[in-house]
Amino acid sequence: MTEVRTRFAPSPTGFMHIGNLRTGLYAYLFARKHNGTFILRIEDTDQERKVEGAEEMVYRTLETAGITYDEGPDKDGGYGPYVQTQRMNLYKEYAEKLVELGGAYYCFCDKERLESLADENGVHTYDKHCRNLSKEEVAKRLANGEPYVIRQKVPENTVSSYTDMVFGEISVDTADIEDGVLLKSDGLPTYNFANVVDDHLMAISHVIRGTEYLSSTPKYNLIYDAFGWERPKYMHLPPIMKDATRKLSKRFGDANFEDFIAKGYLPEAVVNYIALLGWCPKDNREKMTMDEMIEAFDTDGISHSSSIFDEAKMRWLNGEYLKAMTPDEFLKVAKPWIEKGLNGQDFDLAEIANLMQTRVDVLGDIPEKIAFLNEFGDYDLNMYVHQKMKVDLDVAKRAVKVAIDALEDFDDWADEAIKERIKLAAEEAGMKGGQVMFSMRVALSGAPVTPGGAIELAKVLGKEESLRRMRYSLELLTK
RNA sequence: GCCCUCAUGGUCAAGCGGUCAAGACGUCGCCCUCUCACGGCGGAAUCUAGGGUUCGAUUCCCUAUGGGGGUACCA
Repeated sequence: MTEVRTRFAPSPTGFMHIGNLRTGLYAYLFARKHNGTFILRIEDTDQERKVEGAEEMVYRTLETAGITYDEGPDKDGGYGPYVQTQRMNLYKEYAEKLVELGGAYYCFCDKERLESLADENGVHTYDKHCRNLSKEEVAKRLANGEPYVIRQKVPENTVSSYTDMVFGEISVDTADIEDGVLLKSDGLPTYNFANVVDDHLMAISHVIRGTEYLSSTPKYNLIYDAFGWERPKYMHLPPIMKDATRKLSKRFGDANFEDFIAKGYLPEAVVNYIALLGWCPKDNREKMTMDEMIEAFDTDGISHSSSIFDEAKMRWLNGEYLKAMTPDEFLKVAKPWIEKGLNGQDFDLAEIANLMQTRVDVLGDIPEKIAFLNEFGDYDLNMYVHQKMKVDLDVAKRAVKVAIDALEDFDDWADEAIKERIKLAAEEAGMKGGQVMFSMRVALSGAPVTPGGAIELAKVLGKEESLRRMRYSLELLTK
């Protein structure tokens, strides 16, 4: 059995959206699952679309996503170089070799002639004009320094087929395959050619990529055949869409991995979620670690149809990760966000983290949830009116007074103790505990909704600040 | 135009000839409850259409429709 070698070959032309990342993830999972080798190759031949810094972003993204490669630009495994622009001299040599082998030919047609081939739909198909030039003529024109390209010599009257690991048998009549350009007039390869040569030279056993290549793969296979090389196995992946008709787009920065991390998503949750977009493990599990995914990964579970990216579900999954953490772990990841929300105020971070853990799906939600901690002032008294709690302005005024009186000389500032104290005071005042606590909560926060109740807020705010706020609120209620 | 391909609730999806058509997200309702959340319980919601094949089609075949991809000296 030959060694499994897969590769992820992004081109540094922009952001890494989760569709790109997922392709890399699947190639990674497949390699790991089969104790194979996972390779990173940078396909930067399109210098015009190249984006500054995009290559570094690829490394960064893979690193934070926890996708580690065994061979790559900075990890030589003997099959380098791993950056396509550093391999440029190779392709011409192989293209010429292919001409000798009869799988390609020189073409001297100029742009004007090619343009004239367009049909009524504006689609132009090369008419194989130079396919049968004599060796002598080719040599002569080459010697004359005429510009040329090298084209693939696609066999005629046959069908090229292969079996895709997810889509099954794919067959294309060679009549539908153009004699495409392999080597451009500037001596550089087209993607079609570079890809085949690189995959072969890097001994890639399984080519894992998007379905945009599904129907052109027979064409690539013909090149392998012409060289006498062994064809790799193929696994094509359906696209991830932003809605029913549009794919995720790099250009518009859709669903960009790093953006999600910046918004407070956990990398492992994002990776987990995207693994599920287009793949379903046998047992239908949803929350999985990377190791569990490697273990469970199977081509059988890969979907044939495209799927729409749904951030709502990713939020939920992220929340599951957050809730599964220990308080310490959560505090560690939440700390910067809590500090951001506190805006310099000095409160107990662990207490706040405690309140936040079950209340946010994404860490970025924290600052707004705790904004009341540093924004306290005039507020709308109507928020005291609550029918179900049987609280109105009058009740609220009494309740806040009760709470103040109960806590003024109270020093055992712990959750349970404060609660008992308030309940007792409420009873003595002939009120329900809920009435007092509801009013107290509003008096403490000046907010209609808060993460946690009166007791929890009092605990976080501390005695002094709690009393200050309640006194202020009582004044408002008394006006 | 031609070629390849896909089609189960709003979304992700299980299903691979006989099921009351799983599960999850979201949504709605109830319980819990000092607001919000967490948690628990429950509801609504899906096989694109038409032909076949078959005792029986969501499942197999054909066609249509719709979506995606390809058809470049882009990847």
